[in-house]
Amino acid sequence: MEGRHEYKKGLWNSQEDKILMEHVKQHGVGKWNRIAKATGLKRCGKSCRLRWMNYLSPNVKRGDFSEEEDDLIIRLHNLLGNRWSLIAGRVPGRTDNQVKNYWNTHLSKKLGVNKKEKIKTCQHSKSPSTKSNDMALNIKSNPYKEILNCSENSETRKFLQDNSLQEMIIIDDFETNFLFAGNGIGFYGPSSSIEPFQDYFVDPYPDWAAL
DNA sequence: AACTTGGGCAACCGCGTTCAC
DNA sequence: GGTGAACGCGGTTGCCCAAGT
Repeated sequence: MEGRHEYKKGLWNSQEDKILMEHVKQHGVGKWNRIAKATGLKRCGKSCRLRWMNYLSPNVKRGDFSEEEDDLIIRLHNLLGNRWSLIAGRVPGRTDNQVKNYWNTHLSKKLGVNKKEKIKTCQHSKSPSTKSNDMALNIKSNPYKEILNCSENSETRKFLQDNSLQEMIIIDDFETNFLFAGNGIGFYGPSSSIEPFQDYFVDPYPDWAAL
């Protein structure tokens, strides 16, 4: 239990960074709660994970956001709302925290977005049966599992494929195009050319009980 | 020069989900 | 299947620093 320890809070110093980096180098990422015990570092697991993910990881890109990144974030935010991890997953080298901060401090101002405006989020993330009039995506022989999130014109869903849980994003109004993104696969283009995903079809009247 | 204000961003917190036993 | 631990996410806080007064 983390509560039994006296963990340090606040900014990390270079010595702490060095200890954490050395530990990750030797043991890999994960098991964050064991790091304090193993290294003597007075940081809780959550803090270690955050520091690694947002700053120390070699995958993290530092420096200013480019025009291309701006454009990509704006478009993805328009479609996904405040799903920062999903957005960040499509902006190479950027973390969810970076994207979120950048949005809140730069892009929202640039676009004149009122910070208090809440992104409309789906109320049925656990109750698909309440969504009978909505378009639903059925996957042949790959049962739909659950809706994780939806905003006005997009949804994130889980489904089973080859016995493993996959996640996909479905966006139906990306400037008249269709975006489909799942683990390891992705497609963006006119709705009329979705050949790569012929195994997926949209069912406007799903039988939720059977899913 | 001293103080105040506000922007930027790293880090924390709370909570929901997933995992392991 | 139940439970506690671990993980991951989004919202929020608070520190640092530059600009303004």
